[in-house]
Amino acid sequence: MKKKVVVIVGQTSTGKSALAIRVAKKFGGEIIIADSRQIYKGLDLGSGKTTKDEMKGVPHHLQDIADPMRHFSVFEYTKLAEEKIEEVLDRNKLPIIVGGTGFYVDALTRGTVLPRVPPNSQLRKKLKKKSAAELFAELKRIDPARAATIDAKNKVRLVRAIEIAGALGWVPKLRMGIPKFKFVKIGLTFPDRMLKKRIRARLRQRLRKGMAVELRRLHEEGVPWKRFEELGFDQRFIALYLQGKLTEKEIFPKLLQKNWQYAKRQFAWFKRDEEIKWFAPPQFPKIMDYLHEALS
RNA sequence: GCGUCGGUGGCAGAGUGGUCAAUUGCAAUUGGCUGUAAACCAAUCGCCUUCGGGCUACGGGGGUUCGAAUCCCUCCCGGCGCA
Repeated sequence: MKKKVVVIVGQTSTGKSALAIRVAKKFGGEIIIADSRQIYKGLDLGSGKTTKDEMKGVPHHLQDIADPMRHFSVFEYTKLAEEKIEEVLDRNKLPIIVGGTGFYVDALTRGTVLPRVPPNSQLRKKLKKKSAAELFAELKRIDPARAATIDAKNKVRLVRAIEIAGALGWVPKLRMGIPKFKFVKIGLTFPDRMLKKRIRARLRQRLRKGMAVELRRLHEEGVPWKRFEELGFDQRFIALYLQGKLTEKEIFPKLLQKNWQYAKRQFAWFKRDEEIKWFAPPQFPKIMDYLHEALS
């Protein structure tokens, strides 16, 4: 029988981390982060990381594992996460995957087999200059099968497809492998009104705690402003503020808007996964009952 | 008060007699997603519709014209200059 792994997903500000810690306490678990920003060192308030204090002694894995200057990828993530799951299971503990990055969660829990082709920055730079139509034509030439299903207007995807095709000769069909574990997925969400309120409160708190100070320090340590644009919407707009391109008055509404847009995109992603058992609003006792049942 | 520039869809901002329900960007809504995923892409975005079309709209009112967001008059509002 496959070992069970709990997965907690949901939008930003729904209380995933806090829930995970309580679940870990109750079932003897360890937490494995599934968040494309929290993997970066130094991006604490910026990515809404759980603090050492809040962790209450529960081990958290895959947090702070990458330098903010380098690009992390899903491929690396799935590899590391699987290793961690095994490790935790070996310790006879319950692995709890927690995060809001749907792509990471899916890649991990659906056993997606991703082609092993690392990014080729030189090639990307070259391809970036071409138009979507040109890129599409090029892909069609090297791999008509992939061209048939790809979004012909999405340059990012086209570049990656060409990159893979260039290395392997073609783009392997995405295979949904058989997951190695039995994932028990739960999703946290709130009605729009409530979620907006929570996002606002959380954002306020993060700003008050010094999200901008944190980013200024990161910049002083050598992270160029340009890189902030890639590190996420909060960091992008705060960087603009730190450079004087956005006033203090403009920043909050802008961040609020971006966070809300993000929350919606997150839900759009997660709701397609029929394995997720949703809790809206998330009520601790109900979730615990559900987990007791699912894990026994 | 005189002069001058301007008032366009949620916002910014094009258009300056017909092809304009009105370019574009943002926002909003929905959908997608094969190693950047907090990224990236797409559709919709005045009202009604039997999807043919119909109706109301570019500050208010009036006029010119076959036809006006676009020209003229007048009123209201804002910026700037002079008093």
